[in-house]
Amino acid sequence: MEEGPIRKEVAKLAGVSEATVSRVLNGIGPVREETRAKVLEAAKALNYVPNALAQRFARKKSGNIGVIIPFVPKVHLFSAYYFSEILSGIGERAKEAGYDLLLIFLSPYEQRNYTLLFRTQKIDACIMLGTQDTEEERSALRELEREGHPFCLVNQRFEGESYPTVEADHVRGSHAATAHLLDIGCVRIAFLNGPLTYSNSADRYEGYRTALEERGVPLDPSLVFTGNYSRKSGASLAPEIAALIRDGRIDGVYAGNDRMAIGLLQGLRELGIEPGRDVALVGYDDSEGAKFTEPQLSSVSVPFYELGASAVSKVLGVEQKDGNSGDPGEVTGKLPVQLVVRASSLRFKRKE
Amino acid sequence: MEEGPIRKEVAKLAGVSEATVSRVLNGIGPVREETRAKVLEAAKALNYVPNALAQRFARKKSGNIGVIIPFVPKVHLFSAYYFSEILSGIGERAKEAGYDLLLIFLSPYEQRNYTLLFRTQKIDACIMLGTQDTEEERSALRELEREGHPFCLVNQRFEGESYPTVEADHVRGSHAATAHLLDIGCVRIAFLNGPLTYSNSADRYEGYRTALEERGVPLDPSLVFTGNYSRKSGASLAPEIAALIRDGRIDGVYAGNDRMAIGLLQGLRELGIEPGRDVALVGYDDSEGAKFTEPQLSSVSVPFYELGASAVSKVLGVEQKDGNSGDPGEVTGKLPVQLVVRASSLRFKRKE
DNA sequence: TGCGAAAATGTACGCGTGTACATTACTTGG
DNA sequence: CCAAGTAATGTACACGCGTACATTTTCGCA
Repeated sequence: MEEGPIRKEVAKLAGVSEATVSRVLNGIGPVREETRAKVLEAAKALNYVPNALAQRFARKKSGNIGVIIPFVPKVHLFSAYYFSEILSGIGERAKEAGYDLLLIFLSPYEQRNYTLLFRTQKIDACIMLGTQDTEEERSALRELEREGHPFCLVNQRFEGESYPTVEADHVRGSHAATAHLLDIGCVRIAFLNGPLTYSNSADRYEGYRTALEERGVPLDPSLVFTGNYSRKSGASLAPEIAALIRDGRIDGVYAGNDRMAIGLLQGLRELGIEPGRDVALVGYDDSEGAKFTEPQLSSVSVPFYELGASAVSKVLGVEQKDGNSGDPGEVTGKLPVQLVVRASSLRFKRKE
Repeated sequence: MEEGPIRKEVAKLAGVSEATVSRVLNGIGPVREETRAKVLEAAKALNYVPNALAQRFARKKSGNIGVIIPFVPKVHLFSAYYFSEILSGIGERAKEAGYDLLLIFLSPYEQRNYTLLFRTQKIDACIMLGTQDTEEERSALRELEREGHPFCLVNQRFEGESYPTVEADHVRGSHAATAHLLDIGCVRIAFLNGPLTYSNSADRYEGYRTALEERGVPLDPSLVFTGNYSRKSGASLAPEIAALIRDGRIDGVYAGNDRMAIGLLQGLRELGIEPGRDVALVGYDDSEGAKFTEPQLSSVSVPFYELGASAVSKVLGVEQKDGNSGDPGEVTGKLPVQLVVRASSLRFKRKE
C-alpha cells in the first residue's frame, strides 16, 4: 500500500531537474548521455515507476481500448468460443500497441451510451462485439461518429453507414458451404439462418443464394428457416426438417452457425435420421464443439482471433489520422474463411 | 474529440464555488437543497460529466479491477467456457461495485509482475484466473501479499499459503462423480486427472479417493492417468483405456474435465467401445460441449459465474479492510457443485 | 436581540506528470 | 577569441478533481 517514489525524488537523487527525468524516461528531446545514465541509475536505485494515473491525466489519454460486450438474455455470453477468440486477438494486438483493455459489459436496462465512455476519458478507442442492427444501436453509433471517436465494429455492418468494421468473408464462406453440399451431390438444400439484425446473417443468405443460383438450383423460400443462433433453436426445428428429409424434399442442410447445426444434428438423430448418411449437414464458425458431435460437423472456420487483432489495428490507425475524414469505408478486404469438411457432409460424395 | 465542460464552468453557471459543485456531485457534506438543485441544473444544462482520469488521479484510485488471464501455449485461451463464465460473473459484480475491468493477458516471455500493476496504479485489486502452482507464480503472489495488495485467486489454492481464494467444492464434486459411478454398478473406475500444478486436480483426486474408500473399493494407482485437460490428451489415452475395458479391468471412467472426457469418449467410440453401454463415463465442468456429444456426457456442473462474482466481492472486501491482517484464510466455504447425469453414465443403472 | 453552535459555502492547494518557454552550456566558424 | 547558433537543462505551470481548512451564513435559544 505504501506509495512508491516519485519523479521528484529521482530528480533529486540524480541531481537534475524533474523535467530532465521526464525527458529521459520518455525519450524526448536531446539529453546528454551522461545525464541519461545518471537518471536511469537513480530511477533504478529508487525502483521508480511512473504513476500511470498521473501520466494519463497529464497526457489526457486513458491508454485504454474499450471492448463492448453485448448483453444476451439468459446466456452469460453470446458465444464463449467466438468471444474468447476475438478477445484474445484484441488483447494481443492492444498489448503490442501499449494499450490496456477495458471490458465493458452492456446491461439490459441501462441504455447504450458509448460517447460517455469517451467523454469521461475512460477509453481512447473502442471495439464493439456482437452488435445488432437496431435503432438504438444505430443512434448510439451515429453519435460516436459525430463526435469523432475512434471505434470499430467486429463482424457486423450497418447498411447505409460506413463505419469502420472488420469482417470475415461470410458471403464467400456461405457460398463455399452451400457449394460443397451441391458438390457432394445434394440437390435440395435447406438453410437455417440467424436473425437478420446481424449483417452476418444477410451475408450468409447471400452466399447461399448465389451458390444455388450459379448451379441453376432454384431457391425455395420454404426451405429457409430462421433461428436465433442457439442450440435450442436448431433442435426445435428438427421435427420439421426431419419431415422434409423423409419426404425427400431436402437432402442437405446448411446452418448459419455451429450451435444451431449441433442442435439440429442432435434433434435429427433422436428422430432416427443420421446426418452424414441420410442428410448432409454443414455448420458455421468451426467452433470447438464441431469436433464434439457424432458425426463431427463440417463447418466454416472463421479467423476470430485475427478479426480481433485487426480491429485493434484499425481503431488505432483511425485514431492516428485523428481529425481526418479520408476514406472511412476503406475496403481493406474481408478476412478469408475456410470450409472444413468432416463426417457430417461426406456420405453424398459425388461419384467423380 | 472536443473537450467537454469542466467543473469550473458548472460552478460559474450555478453561481457557486467549485468545491460546492464537487460536494453536490459526490454527495458529500451538507448542502442546501436549493444549492444542490442549482448545481445539478447547471451540470445538466452544460451536459457536464466529470473527467474520470482526473477523478482517479485525485483520488489515487484507478477504479479498475485487474483480471489476470493466464497464457496457454497453442491455445488462445485455456478454456473458452470456463473463462467466459467467470469473466461474466466478475464483470457483473464489478459493475455493481462501480469498478471497471482491466484485462491483463500474460505473455510467455515477460515475467509475472503483478505488483507493478499496483505500483503504477493501473489497478486497485486483481483477480487471477487459471493460475498454476509454480515457483514463479508463488513468488509473484508472495510479493503481492507482502506489499499488501488486494487480490483473489479463482479456483486455485496454494498449499501452505492462505491467499484469498474462491473455489468450488471439487472434492465433493469429484466424490459425487465417483460415487455415482459406483452407484450405477461400476466396480473398477479409472480416473483421468489433470496436472497437479492445479490444486483442482489434487482436489479431484481426493474426492475420487475418498469415494472409493467409503465403499471399500481399493484404489488402484495403475488406473489413475494424467492428462493436461485438453481434448487431445483424453483422446490419446483412448487405446490404453479401451484395452482395460476390453479386459474387463475397468467399467467406469471419471475424467477431471469435459474436454478430456470428450476426447476419450470419441476415441473410445472410434475403437468400437460405446460409452454409456460398454463403459460409464463422467466428465467435469458441465461445459456446453457436454451436451454436444453422443451420448451426452454426464458431468459435474460448476458455478463459474458465481465464482467470478464472489472473487470480486472478496477482493473488494479485503480492500475495504485496508491494512488489517484479520483472518486472511477466511473460510467462507466452497461453492457447491452439482452432478448432472446424462446418457454417458446411465446404462449400468443398479437394480434398486 | 444577541450569541454560540452548526450548517453551508468558499479558498487554496495537492495529486504526479507533461511540456512550453526560459536559461545556461557548449560548439563552431570566422 | 568572440558571436551566433544549437544542445542541454531548468523553471513554471497546467491538467481537473478532491478535500482540509477558513469563512460566512443560518438557526436555536436565552
